[in-house]
Amino acid sequence: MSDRRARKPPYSVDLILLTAVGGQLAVMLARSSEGREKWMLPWDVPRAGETMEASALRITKTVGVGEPAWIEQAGAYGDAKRHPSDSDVSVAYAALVAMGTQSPVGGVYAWFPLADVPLLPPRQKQTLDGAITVVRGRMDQSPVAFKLLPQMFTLTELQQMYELLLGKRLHKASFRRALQSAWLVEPTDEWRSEGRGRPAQLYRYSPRKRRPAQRGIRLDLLN
Amino acid sequence: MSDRRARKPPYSVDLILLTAVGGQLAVMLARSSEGREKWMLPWDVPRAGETMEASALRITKTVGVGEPAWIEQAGAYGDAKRHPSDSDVSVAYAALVAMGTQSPVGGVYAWFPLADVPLLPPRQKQTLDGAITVVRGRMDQSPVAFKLLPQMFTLTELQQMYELLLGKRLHKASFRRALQSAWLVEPTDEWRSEGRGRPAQLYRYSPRKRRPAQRGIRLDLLN
DNA sequence: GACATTAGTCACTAGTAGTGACTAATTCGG
DNA sequence: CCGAATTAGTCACTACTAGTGACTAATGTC
Repeated sequence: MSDRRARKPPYSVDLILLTAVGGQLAVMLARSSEGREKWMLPWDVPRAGETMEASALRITKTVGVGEPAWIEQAGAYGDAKRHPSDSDVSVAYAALVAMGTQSPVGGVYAWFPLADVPLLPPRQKQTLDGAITVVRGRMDQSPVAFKLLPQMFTLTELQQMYELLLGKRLHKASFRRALQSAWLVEPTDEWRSEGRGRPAQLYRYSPRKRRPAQRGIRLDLLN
Repeated sequence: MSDRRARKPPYSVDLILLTAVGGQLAVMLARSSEGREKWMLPWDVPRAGETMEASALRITKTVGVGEPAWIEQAGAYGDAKRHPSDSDVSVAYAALVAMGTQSPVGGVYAWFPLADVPLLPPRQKQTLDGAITVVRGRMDQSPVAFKLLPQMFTLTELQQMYELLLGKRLHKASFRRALQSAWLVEPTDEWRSEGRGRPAQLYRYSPRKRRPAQRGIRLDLLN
């Protein structure tokens, strides 16, 4: 958001930076320099010779969370009325960082659970909703859930992350069976005791090359 | 592609118009006014006050195929070097029309089976590949296959369309069982005799509201 | 040491997909 | 006219996969 007073930029890049906070998806917002309690998605205009994704990554650095664990373009928006930049089109990038990541630039950037997101500039509200949809839709093809977790995690934490993203409860035994046949995780020899109850073994994400399984024709879930 | 000599436009809209021709996916290309045998994706720059999707739909009209059966944004591209327009960013729209649709503007526009696509401007090649991926990926969530078929079709035709999009053979009985439990088609009382063999009943796409089925956790197909 | 709590596994059941073979309705060649 | 070839449509059996509740294991709490 460096040269907001410069002449009309060719396009802008909006960053939808997501993490998990207290069992909720949360998005990083930036305090607007205009109104005191106005917030917006972090954004900027590209620098000369910079690719769009490079711009998005640069914004994550500005925000102070470093390299995101996952990033993907999440659409271009040009129809809604007002965007903080004066550009005709904004390219959205959705990015994920592990839960627990804090922005060092505390007064300016803050996580907002999705339920508590304040009013955003019109185009950005649409952009945010679209990015959430993209991330949720990528779950089947991309290890999205793992990118929201720290490097080592318990299977219960992983299951809760899936439940959060899917918006429904999963059965423990079914979840673990599916996980096992997908060869996605590998146990470590560390355990974590979370107060009461039996300690849980820690796992790490470690996908193995496998048969190109994919059986079934998923005509359901269409409709 | 109207004002290609005007001053630098804010962005351009590329259209990836797809159909099925002879058991192959095919894309509509436009003959370049420069070199004789140079082809490119149909594109244009937006008019004042026009939304991006409206621009894309206007391009389909220019091409002469009318309203597409399906259209969806398929990414924004800005990093590759040359695009016919001078814009910094191109927004891609993937659109489908029923097989058999011909463009009345014959000398300028033509279908190219994906295997025979000629060399395109660098950014457009990338755009095309991305759009194909988007369409294939939407199959589970959107009735993509139906949009490539005429309003009435035989179940064998529908199965062949799925086989084309999935790139693999399907078993007849399994396919029909899946189709039945998805409540997506409805039989008409018409039949079509295709030369030899028993005539096939014609069906139409007619999705019914259903239980939010979606069982299973698809952790496979990740990897 | 009994109990609550959480992790991890098992075995049974129900449902879904893969498969080949079967019947049905037509054209084609004699 | 009749039988073979061809394509549509269905069935029944098998194999696998997911849903489920109950079980064992290991810890903290009283």
